[in-house]
Amino acid sequence: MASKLSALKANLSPANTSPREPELARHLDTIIKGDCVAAMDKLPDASVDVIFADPPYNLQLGGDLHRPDQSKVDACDDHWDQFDSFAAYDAFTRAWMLAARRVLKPTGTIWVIGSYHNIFRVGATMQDLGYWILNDVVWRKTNPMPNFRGRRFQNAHETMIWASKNEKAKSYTFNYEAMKAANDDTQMRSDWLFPICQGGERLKDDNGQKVHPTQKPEALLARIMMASSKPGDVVLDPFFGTGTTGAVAKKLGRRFVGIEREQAYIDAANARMERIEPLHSVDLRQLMPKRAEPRVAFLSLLEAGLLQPGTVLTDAKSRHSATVRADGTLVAGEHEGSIHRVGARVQGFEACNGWTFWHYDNGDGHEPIDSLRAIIRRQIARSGG
Amino acid sequence: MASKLSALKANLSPANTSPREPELARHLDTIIKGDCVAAMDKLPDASVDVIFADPPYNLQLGGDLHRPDQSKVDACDDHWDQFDSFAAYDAFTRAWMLAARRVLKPTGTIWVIGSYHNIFRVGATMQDLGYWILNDVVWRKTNPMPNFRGRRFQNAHETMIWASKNEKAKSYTFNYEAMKAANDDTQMRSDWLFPICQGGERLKDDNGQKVHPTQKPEALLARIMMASSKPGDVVLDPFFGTGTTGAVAKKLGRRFVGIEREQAYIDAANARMERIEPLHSVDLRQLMPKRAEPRVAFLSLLEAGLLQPGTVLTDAKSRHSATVRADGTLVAGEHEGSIHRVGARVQGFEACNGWTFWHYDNGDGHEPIDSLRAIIRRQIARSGG
DNA sequence: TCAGACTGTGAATCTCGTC
DNA sequence: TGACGAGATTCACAGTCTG
Repeated sequence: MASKLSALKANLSPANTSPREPELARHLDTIIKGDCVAAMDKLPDASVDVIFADPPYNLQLGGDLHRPDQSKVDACDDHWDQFDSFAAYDAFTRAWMLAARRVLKPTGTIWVIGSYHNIFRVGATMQDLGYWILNDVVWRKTNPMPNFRGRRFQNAHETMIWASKNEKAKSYTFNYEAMKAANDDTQMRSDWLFPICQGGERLKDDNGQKVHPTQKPEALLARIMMASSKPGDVVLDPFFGTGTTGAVAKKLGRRFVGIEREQAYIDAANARMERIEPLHSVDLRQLMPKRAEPRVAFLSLLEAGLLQPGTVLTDAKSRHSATVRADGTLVAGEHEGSIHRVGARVQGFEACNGWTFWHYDNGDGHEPIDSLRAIIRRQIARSGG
Repeated sequence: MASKLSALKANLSPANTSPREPELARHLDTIIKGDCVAAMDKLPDASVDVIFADPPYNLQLGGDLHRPDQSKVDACDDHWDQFDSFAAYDAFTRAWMLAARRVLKPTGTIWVIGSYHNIFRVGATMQDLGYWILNDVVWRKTNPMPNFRGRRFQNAHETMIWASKNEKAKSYTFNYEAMKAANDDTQMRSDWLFPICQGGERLKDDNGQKVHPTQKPEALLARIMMASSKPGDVVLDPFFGTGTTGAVAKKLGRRFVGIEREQAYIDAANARMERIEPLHSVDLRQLMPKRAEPRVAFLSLLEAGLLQPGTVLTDAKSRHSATVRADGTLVAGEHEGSIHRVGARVQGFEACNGWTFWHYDNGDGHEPIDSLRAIIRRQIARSGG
């Protein structure tokens, strides 16, 4: 954590004379007004941790959706007319997705939300550009609008695509343990249930009209950020609208960069974010993933006197046993090596977590040697890492 | 209804000498062996009422995957699921979708099921070809396979696209009232909950191995047919597999045309359908899965604003306390984790029900957080579990 | 006979740092 | 960049075995 914070400070310090970082710092926690592709082109390569994008579905909404040559296809065949507008939407999608991919860190991920009108085109374009889909996540609405004509199913969900920068980018941020702990100790699923944005959270103008047609609920953004970012991370939203992403980022101790074309939305978003109170940093501390905990050598247990050479370890059901040697290896019959290797070999497996497999006799029964590792780790924590 | 039935009879009568109908009649309630495009080319224009298609998903799997207990996951690595590139998959999709569109009646609709690996490409291709998407429907699995490495959300759903032949085709079959009646007199939503196919329904060979890697549950097909077809309608399945579509069609008084390349699947499907007894009447409500009390994420309480990060929870007698963090975990001294885990640790127990153990201050005294869970559950009940 | 323990399994794009 | 090895990782059911 300390190193992360200092790295962040270095990143944002005006004393840092690298040409890239100040460029990002200048835009942190602000809204860039303008076209999202042009705005993203101002940001450095690999500079943001998470992108959340809620692109327009409606072809009429975007001035950038017009085909460059304005050519007219045979209007008597609606099929080709349709294809033409799909092609324009695809070009638009491709353009902003390319710009977004450049500014995304290798450890970063992107979220894109859409409905059946656009999400299939968006997803296909993402795959074409090399994004690697991690999940599609369904936002199930507790209170969707009914289908008035009774000619379809009630459209009760929207789809989000969560993707990393490419297939090789494996070390993206995902707070798996926290999600699981927060979900009754079972894995968080790909279908999430939230109410639509309404009530006090929904921004209204002086006439009581909603300011933005598709304002997303803060709860949705909160789960996204809690799942895929760390405190201090930078979240980019190229279709900022009325700033749900910024509001949640501020509340949850993340930084944001917003991009928006409409001044009315920008004004509403700035006023909204002004009212947000950030949470206390202590409440933002996240569950430490097992993978991030300090490594402990099995030999340390011997050196600390927690185990002695010659001790016999067994598995939980005492079906296998192995003897501890002074060099921190185990031996079991013809098998010898690390706790993991011997654990795997005695079972005939390829792999095994020796820390949880092997047990020792604590005088009152068998206990996994992982509990001895925990003792070492507490010593490390007390001595400040 | 009477006119529909008489029209159907006329259609199927050998006395009807139109060149088209006998061509279809010859294939009714049979499986055509071979490539699906070649087989569909044998069928007349505008001759089928519903198409259900479960095309290859083009999974791109790496090496083997093992469960935490080191057992190997039986992957879907069949040759028919392998494609060289997205372009190859798109060409394949385009070819069968074009053939399917020709044989579909103007009043007909098509259902295509897929996962995030392929569904975006499939949906974009459908739009390009002029299909008009009516809904995307999410099949939420009650019992999906977990994510074994803890690097993604549990992939707990698949997506179906429901589309008519083109934008102008407004008089497609949709049994809105029947769906509504079956769903406690509220509109049927676009997210459906069903278990995966297992138990007695799952076809096994003599060795107890599953016959087909991706057999779909009959309940899913039953809802599709009850929603979008009438008795006597013809349902085409170009990727018939082990014949779930045929089995459900027979059970529900629909006709089917199956297309399948693999003889082993054809044999299994024919034997299966032989065993099916048509139903005399169908009570759709019996097809609505009953769900136990849904699991609620503690995180949902924060997202709903019922609790705030930083809130201090106590046990009933205020002997223990813990602070709520933004990620939905608790922290109490050196203990951190889920409400259950921290509840157990502060008491020195192995296990604890955090929902009843932890209390919050409701302004008028202490109340278990379980009462907040009840609020969330009421929302969940409204959206079908 | 029954309750509980134990085993098996499903469309899966499933690690990461170091040398 | 690839090989190596430490070490992290599962939910809901169905079916079988055991006491």
